[in-house]
Amino acid sequence: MARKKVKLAWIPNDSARRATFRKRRKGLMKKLEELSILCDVEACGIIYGPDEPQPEVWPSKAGTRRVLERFKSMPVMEQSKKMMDQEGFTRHQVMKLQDQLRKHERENQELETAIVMHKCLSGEQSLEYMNMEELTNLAIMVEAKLKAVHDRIELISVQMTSNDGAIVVQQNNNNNNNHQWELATMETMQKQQTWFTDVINPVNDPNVYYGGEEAMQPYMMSITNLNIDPPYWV
Amino acid sequence: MARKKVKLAWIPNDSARRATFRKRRKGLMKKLEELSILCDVEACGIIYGPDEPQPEVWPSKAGTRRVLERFKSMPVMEQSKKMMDQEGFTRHQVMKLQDQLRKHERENQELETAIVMHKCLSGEQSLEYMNMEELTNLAIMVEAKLKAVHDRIELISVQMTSNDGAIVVQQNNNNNNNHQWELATMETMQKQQTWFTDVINPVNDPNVYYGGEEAMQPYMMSITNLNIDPPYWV
DNA sequence: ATGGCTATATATAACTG
DNA sequence: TCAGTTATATATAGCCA
Repeated sequence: MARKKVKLAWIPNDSARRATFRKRRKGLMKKLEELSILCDVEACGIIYGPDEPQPEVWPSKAGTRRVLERFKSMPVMEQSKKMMDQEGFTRHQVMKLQDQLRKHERENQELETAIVMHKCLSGEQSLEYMNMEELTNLAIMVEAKLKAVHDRIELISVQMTSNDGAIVVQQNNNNNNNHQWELATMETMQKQQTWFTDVINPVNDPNVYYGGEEAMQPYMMSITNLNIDPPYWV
Repeated sequence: MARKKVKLAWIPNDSARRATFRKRRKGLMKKLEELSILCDVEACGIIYGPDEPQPEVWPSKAGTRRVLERFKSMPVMEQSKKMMDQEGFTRHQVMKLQDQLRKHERENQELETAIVMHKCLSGEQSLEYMNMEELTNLAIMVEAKLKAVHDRIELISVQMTSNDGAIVVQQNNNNNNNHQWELATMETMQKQQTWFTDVINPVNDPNVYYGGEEAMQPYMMSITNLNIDPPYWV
């Protein structure tokens, strides 16, 4: 936008286009950063360069446009009684599709968070560069998993009122942290019922207090594996 | 950037910040569109507004990070025979989740394309500003629908070998366009079997050649409604 | 809050080395 | 191809209705 007003159209000249691309992408990213700083909003921009593997999957630009122009030229339906007219039908379809899409998007977010969680667990990913939203989602998922652990523990505690000496679960109440981990030794753990197909992990986090009346080996349940298929357990 | 040089920092004033946000987001999106048109690159920008349901659901930034640092500090499992160790398990889980995610992403793309298609049909959306990938996807979907139409027609043609004079489908062979539309009059159409619950649309596109031996009213099948629930038909 | 308006700050097209 | 320069086109901050 200088020296000449460029018309908004593909730049045929190859080097000119690449030059423009570099300049404008830089400017765009700068503005994006400014916006996020000025208004403190979460934002991201994704711009695939022409070099990156572009899905050149299909016909010519002209052919594609032609097929679609025809599509566009379709007129709206004529009305007909006892039947939904095309416009109403289309609206209905769009809403249905959008519902499905929203549902999938929710599910995808959960999947992505779960992937991150597992990667964090295996040490494959660091938390350093995650943004606020990702961290929040991850935290929510962790909280949910923790709650599931608690609920499971609760159930077990109730079921084990007739203690035969092999009980492995004890509530830890002497800490105001809401998320105390429930503990058990590996040995006794392995004698337990199948509700304990949940993974039991050793932990060495000094921030976690391992309460209990007897000297127990510090094992804790993994919060990652509550809803997954057997037979994966340790 | 006008009237005064603003320093690059968070804008404390509430309404000023929101105004700036609206203006700049709009400008950013415009530039993004320009870039994708000028250079024909795939690009997208994501900007969460401050108003949009930002999951402020949870504690402070610090608190969130703390929970997650703990998570990060979890050590890798010790090995155990007969059981998958945690790292292997985690890798397995990650792969499973990523498979699900990829599947969902494919499905989402199809859904999005279908939405665009329906919106184009109802005139709610123009093709003008769709980028190459969207157009390509849409074209692929249109082609698939057309093929489905053709297959259906083929079947019907075969089934109607004993022509009673009411046949409504004729192959149009005198045009080298691969996607000739099959034609029928509204009157005869309505007498047809239920394979024709597909929508029949009037069309006025001069580029489409309506062949046929008799003077038929130019109706054509909609390519949008082959896979959808009855009783939507015209 | 929203939609102009105008003066300026920025971005950038064309050019140069 | 790239970096720097310059003249213009755009974006937008502060105001007003």
